[in-house]
Formats: sequence, C-alpha cells, structure tokens
Amino acid sequence: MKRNLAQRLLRIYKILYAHYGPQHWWPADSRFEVIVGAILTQNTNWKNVEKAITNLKAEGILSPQALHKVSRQRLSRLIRSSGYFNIKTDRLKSFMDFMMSGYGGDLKAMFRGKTEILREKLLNIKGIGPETADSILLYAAGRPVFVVDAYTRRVLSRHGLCEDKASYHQIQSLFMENLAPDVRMFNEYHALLVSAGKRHCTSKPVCSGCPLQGY
DNA sequence: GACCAGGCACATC
DNA sequence: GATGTGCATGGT
Repeated sequence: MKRNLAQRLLRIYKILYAHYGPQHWWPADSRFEVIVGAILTQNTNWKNVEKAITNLKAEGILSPQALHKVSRQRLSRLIRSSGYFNIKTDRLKSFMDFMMSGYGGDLKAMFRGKTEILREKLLNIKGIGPETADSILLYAAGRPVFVVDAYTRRVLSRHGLCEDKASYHQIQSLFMENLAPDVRMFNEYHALLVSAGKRHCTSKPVCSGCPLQGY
C-alpha cells in the first residue's frame, strides 16, 4: 500500500538524518558569503568554490561595498578556481548592481518583504536561476523555501517519488505542498539529499548500500 | 584522458 | 515547451 506523500517525505528525511546526521549548511561566516557561494557553486564542486572564497576573504573583498568596487579583471582572477570565471564575474557583478542600486548595499533592506516578491526580484537578475535564488532565500534570508538541485531530482526519481525529468517547480511543489514550512528542516533536508545523492542513487538502476533502500 | 561537480542563458526547432 | 550548447577549473 502506498503511504501518502507527506509521510513518505518525512520518512525519507528521518532515515537520511539518522544515517548522515546534521550537515551544518550553509558553510559560511556571513549571509553575504552565502550569496557569493551560491553563485560560485553553480555546476561546480564546492571544494573549488572554497578556494575562491578564501581568496576573496584574503583580499578583503568579501563585502558588498568591496565586491561592488573591485575590477572585473581582479575578481575573475580571484575566483578562477571555481570555473566559468568570466561568466561568474558577470553574475556577481550583476547581483552587486542589484544590491547596491536598489538597497545601497544593505542586505537587511534587500531581504525585507514577501518571499514571493523577493524570489521574483532575484530571478530577474541575470545569472540567478531557480536554484540559486532559492538557495539565497533559504540559506541567506532564512525563508522556508525548498531548494531543488540535480541530487534532489536524482534521489527522488530513483526512489519513485518523481519522474526522471520532472521540472524544478514540480519537485519543489512536492516538498512545499506536503511538508510544513520549516526553515531548519528545509535546510537540513536539502543538505541531506546532497549527501545521499553524492554517494548513492547515481546512474546505477539499483542503489546498493543506499540508506533509502526499501524505506 | 575521460568524467564529473550544490546552473544558467541563449539559440533553435 | 523541449532540447542542445557554451561556459572552465580541479579532483578522481
């Protein structure tokens, strides 16, 4: 018999949490650093992003004002390790334009207002797509928004909770329509799905050793 | 030397 | 609306 979705999603969460434990996301010293990391990690290994962030910190430009002022040439050199450095330089700069021109670099002011409105504003920035916007909303702004990524889709489809090519919105709705809006839990759940997806639920038809096997 | 990694914009059909 | 492509480094 098929349990309802809410129960299944909760069960998966509990199994993953019991198996992997708390993930302590997002690893960053400030909300602004979360935003920068969210852009730099697009289709990129987090280790490569860490190096870039370390460079930015060492040069003292991991603040809205400094990042807004720094030259593109210098910025792209510092974030080189994170890959796509020319594109990501543009994306960081377009975000900084949004933040400086609209809010004078005030993160608190930028994060005011309804979540839906804020999400639309973020999506209007060139270089900010659904996953980056939602990562910023959840991990920097503390809004109860579920973040979907490649791992989320992979784990869910492997375990029969969504189609292989379900859309971002479909998968996000699956979580947000069946779980109570809980920032702490959404935070942990997404991070746990990444942990699970990195180790299991890959291209193999069967997940050997997967903690979710026969959940 | 492939293959992958915490996407997105843009072109084309 | 679906599908294909460029973007780039660093680890396995």
